[in-house]
Amino acid sequence: MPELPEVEVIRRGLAPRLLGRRLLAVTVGEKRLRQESSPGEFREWLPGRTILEIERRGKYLLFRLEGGVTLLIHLGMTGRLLLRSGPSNLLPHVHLTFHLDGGLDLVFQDVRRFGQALVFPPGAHPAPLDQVGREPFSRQATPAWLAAEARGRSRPLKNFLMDARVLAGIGNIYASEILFAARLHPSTPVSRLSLKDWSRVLKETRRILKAAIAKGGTTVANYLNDRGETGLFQLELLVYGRAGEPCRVCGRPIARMAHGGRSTFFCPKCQEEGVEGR
DNA sequence: CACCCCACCTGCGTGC
DNA sequence: TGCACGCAGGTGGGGT
Repeated sequence: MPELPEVEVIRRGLAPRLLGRRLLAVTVGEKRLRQESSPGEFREWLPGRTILEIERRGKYLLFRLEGGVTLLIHLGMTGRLLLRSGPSNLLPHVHLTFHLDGGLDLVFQDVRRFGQALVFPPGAHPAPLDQVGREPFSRQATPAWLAAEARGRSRPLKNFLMDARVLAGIGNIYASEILFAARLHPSTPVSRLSLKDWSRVLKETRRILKAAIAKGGTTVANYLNDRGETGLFQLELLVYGRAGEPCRVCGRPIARMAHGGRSTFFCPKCQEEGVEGR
């Protein structure tokens, strides 16, 4: 469910309340996540350690603990990290509960279990991060680099934008929104984009992700932040989920098509194929 | 390699 | 009401 903005909102929500707290114990649910350390590994490496830092890489959250231990969390499609001060044993689909000092519980809830929770002992390198590309807000993400990555590639722009190994953090909702803002057709083969096009893609990516973070993320179905609140950016979506509704710019109906089995929403007029955006 | 498809899960809305 | 089907903020393994 969560893309970069939602994960970042959760990180910012958790950090002030978790930094400096000590992990006391971990409760592990019966059903396993797609990628999950064993109960033994959680119990060996987590209890007694203080949370020093919470970082984000793409859609991953990294909890840096005392003694060089790292807890890596990915929320998949329906994962939530809820910070609760009362008993949380009545919540459904809870897979991990991290008990902290001060009576706080950090609860990992995930209906579909596509999420990940992996512990890395001191010195162990979190391998999943090797698959994560550049951060959209980093200086390493430039129009020239995007153009170089796209050189000789034929895949549709939408698929390229969503490829976390290139640019990290963009998922199905924001990919449609970014391409609408950049006035580029989602099916355009990436090798056809000019440097100017890539500049616009990057600019709109940053603008939209930033706006979404400021609005607390997008809630279309499941997403809740660490306090159990929805986001507000769904009110600002211009194309996602709006098939058949009028384009906010030109009034034509928003279209929907599939890329790699995922729905793409776009305006056939504003994002006309072969037409350079402005 | 580059690219595509599908599996991995559960729940919900729709249409018959 | 009941059931089948399609679809849902992601990732990665396997096939072409």
